[in-house]
Amino acid sequence: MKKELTKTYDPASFEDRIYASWCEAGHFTPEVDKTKPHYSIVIPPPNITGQLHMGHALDNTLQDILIRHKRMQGYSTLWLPGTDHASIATEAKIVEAMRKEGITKDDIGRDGFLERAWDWKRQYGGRIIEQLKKLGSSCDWSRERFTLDEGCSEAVQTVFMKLYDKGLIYRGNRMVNWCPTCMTSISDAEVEYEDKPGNFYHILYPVKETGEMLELATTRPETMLGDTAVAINADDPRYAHLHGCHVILPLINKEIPIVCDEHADMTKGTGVVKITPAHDPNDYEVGQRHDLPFVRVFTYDGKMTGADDKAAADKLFANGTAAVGEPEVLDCGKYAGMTTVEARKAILADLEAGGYLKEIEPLAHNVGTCYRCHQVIEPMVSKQWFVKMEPLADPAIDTVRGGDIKFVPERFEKNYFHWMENIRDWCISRQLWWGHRIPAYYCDNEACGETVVSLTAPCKCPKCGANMTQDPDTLDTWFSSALWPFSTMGWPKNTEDLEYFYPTNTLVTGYDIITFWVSRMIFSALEYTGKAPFDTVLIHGLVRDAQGRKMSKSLGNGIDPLEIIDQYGADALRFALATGNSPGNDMRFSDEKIEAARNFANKLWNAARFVMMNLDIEEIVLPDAADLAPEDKWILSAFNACAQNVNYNLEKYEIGIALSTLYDFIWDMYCDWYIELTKPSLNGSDENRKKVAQNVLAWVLRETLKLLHPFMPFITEEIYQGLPGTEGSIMVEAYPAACQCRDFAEKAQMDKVIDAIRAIRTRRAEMNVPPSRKAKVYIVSKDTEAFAPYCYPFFEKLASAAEVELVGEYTEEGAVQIITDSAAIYIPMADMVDFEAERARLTADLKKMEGEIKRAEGKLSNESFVAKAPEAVVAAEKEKLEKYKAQKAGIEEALAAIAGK
RNA sequence: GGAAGCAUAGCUCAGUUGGGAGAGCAUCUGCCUUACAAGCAGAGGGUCAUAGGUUCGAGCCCUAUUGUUUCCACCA
Repeated sequence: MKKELTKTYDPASFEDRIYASWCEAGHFTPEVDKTKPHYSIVIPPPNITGQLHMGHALDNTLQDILIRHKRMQGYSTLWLPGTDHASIATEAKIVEAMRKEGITKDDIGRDGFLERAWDWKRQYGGRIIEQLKKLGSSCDWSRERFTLDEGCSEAVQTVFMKLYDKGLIYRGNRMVNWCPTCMTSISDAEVEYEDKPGNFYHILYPVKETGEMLELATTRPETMLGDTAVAINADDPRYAHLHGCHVILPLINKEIPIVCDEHADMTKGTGVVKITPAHDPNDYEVGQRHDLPFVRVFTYDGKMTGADDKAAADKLFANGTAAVGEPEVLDCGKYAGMTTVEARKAILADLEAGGYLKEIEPLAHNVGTCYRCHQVIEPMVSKQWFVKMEPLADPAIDTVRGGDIKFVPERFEKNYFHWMENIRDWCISRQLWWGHRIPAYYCDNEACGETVVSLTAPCKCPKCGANMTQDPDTLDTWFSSALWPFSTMGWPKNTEDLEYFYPTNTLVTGYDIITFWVSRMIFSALEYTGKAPFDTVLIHGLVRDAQGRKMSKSLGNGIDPLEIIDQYGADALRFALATGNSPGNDMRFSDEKIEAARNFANKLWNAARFVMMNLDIEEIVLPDAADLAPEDKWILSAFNACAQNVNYNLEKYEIGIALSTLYDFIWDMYCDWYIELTKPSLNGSDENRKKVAQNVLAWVLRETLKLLHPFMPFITEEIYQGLPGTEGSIMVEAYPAACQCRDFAEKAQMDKVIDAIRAIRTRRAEMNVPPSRKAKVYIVSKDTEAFAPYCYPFFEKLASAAEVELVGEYTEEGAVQIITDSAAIYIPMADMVDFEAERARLTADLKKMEGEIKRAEGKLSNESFVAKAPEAVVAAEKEKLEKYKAQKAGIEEALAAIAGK
């Protein structure tokens, strides 16, 4: 005996239990069976520092829907989970925790720090995984990976070596984005630009040769100590006389040249621009073009450089080990040690005192900030490792252009192309400890300067025999994420998984990390595996709050998915996120949405409860067509259409449409109509009919649960297991497909009956007749099959009919008249009839009908319409015209009947 | 500066290849009709941003305009 369902839908009472049962049964772990088609997804690995947020919830709901659908379709299905070590974020967290204890990184050293980091990972790294499980994610946990685990590390080191050998990785002094707070370089992609109010400071630099004051404008006066030139445009007539002259840098009285460079824009400011090659990307390029000295004036923690800094750098130059492009360092004297903010104030004050500050003009400008800590980044020349991108980008562009990878929706391809086509070299070294350490070793003998890149530490320098020291830096987190689709499958080893599940099929992610991650996976996969890492990139939008704002910590408007799950259940959350969501579009999350989702779950729950209460069968068997009643055929046909629609839309990644189709079918068709239509049978005395109805009810419910399972896995499983004859889990049942055998012509008959019932209800409601007041219903229709006696109970049950009779014609006076396409209906309720109102209504209807007829006739008499429109459209139009004519005749008859009343 | 998205009922949003505009919520009316009031039955409510164009036919395709959001680049 199957257990009964509880009286109300209470997801908390079964979700965890069901999830555990799936794990126990091993349904998440696929068979590696080469005779079967495979379908695989790798999870976008959440950061170990992270807590599940709505973005994860959406991303993983979508993946789980796709995975469960394919699994039920018989694919060997792998959803490979894991987490990302998130170097900057994690390191910042641990440093912060240490700070509270009064410890710094230097206090405990690299090994001590890493020990702490791994401890932290062991303690908190699994948290988000547990949260993903609450959501119902059917990941294969036996294959869970971590971007910093042994296998991933091997992949990372291997890739680094290969690229180095190919000359695609190089080390050099370049302009990088430096975050003084995180104390590391970051890549261009990691810089976020924010509009911030600022000032345009107009400063006067005296010209040595002419004595005149040259006015220039800058937003960052504190960099002026590092100026090594000022630039003017060669074509600028205002300054033609200054070609070849010099200016004296105020405050430090340093002579620097005036150079002509295209970077100086005649239309901006005064047309004169100061050049600080070590602290501005554009100036860097000007500096290279004119071979200017690079003078660094900021320390790596965002202060003005001093005597010690200068001494350290000078030593490199003195013994000849300074690399090409290495910046000199300035002793900023009285400004040394000041933060850049303090220095700006002090320098401005001194400029003003010296008469060099002409004007301060307010100016809003975009400032680069660190995407992790949101502090202003400092452009800085520094020695870093880079990936040479151009040779890698070309195949990555071709593979998308050639259609081997397609984005859904397609428009994001433009984004991708734009980024790839304008790509710059990727700065991959980070001055952090938590991450993949760069496998490069430098000879301790400064005069030798040998660099070795190797998987294992070389004992001695191969060139001079001295000891070697490993590069202290680690790699950008995204460098390891870029390898995720194949490093997780065992690459560089040629494993069974790699052979079978790679390349993966669908990658599901938000549009915000296409550049960070998706594009890097594509070029990495092509370079190392020779294959595109996936065939489809499904892009979703952001989950915003009810007002449409981005959810953020600072706004405090984040909604915690775990609280939602506690309150409404994981299925409701999944429904709320998936329904009406179309690819690439942002969505809002609100109380209303989650309540509607929960209500739907409750509706389904109660429908199932009703069905089960009425079942006395041991097994669900779909009866032969000959035994089916019209309403059975009607619901089976509707189910068929629904199944077809759901499959079609899932294949197209239109998950929102697929789900709302199911919603409509379940609520409107199954609950509001079919269940109601079966009640007379279930309560009737015809045992055969009762059995048929029970079986159809249960069969459609069971198959609908299967259709819905990928979207709402828990409730469907719970109900499924309560149905007679079910064994095992719904998640490994076959996904229903449409079948012609269930498409019955008789559904049209039922539609006529339903139309008639609706029309009666509407009329009664308009006249405010309570359902308790029953009345006899006379039907006049040529369609004796549709309105045969079998349907009378439907009118009694659903249209408050006391009795129903199909008559040839109805001539009694004082009846309410209702005209549908296929029938004229008369309800003798003389006391309810207001003839004036009745006439007005019928006249209005008549007018409307005449209008419709005119429209249809007009269309059909349009020769080009008939000639050019598809046949089906023309036929449909003709059919409509016939219907309208029939209805018009009915209305005229009705009007005649009450004429003179 | 370059590119893209969005603009549809009071609100939030769907709307498949072009063939008479839909849902949820909200509002109004009537119902505790034995699965469900987290419900049932009805009703009202839209010049599909504006202006052109293509087409027999446009919410959908094209062009321009307006509003709005986002991405990329630059901003000395």
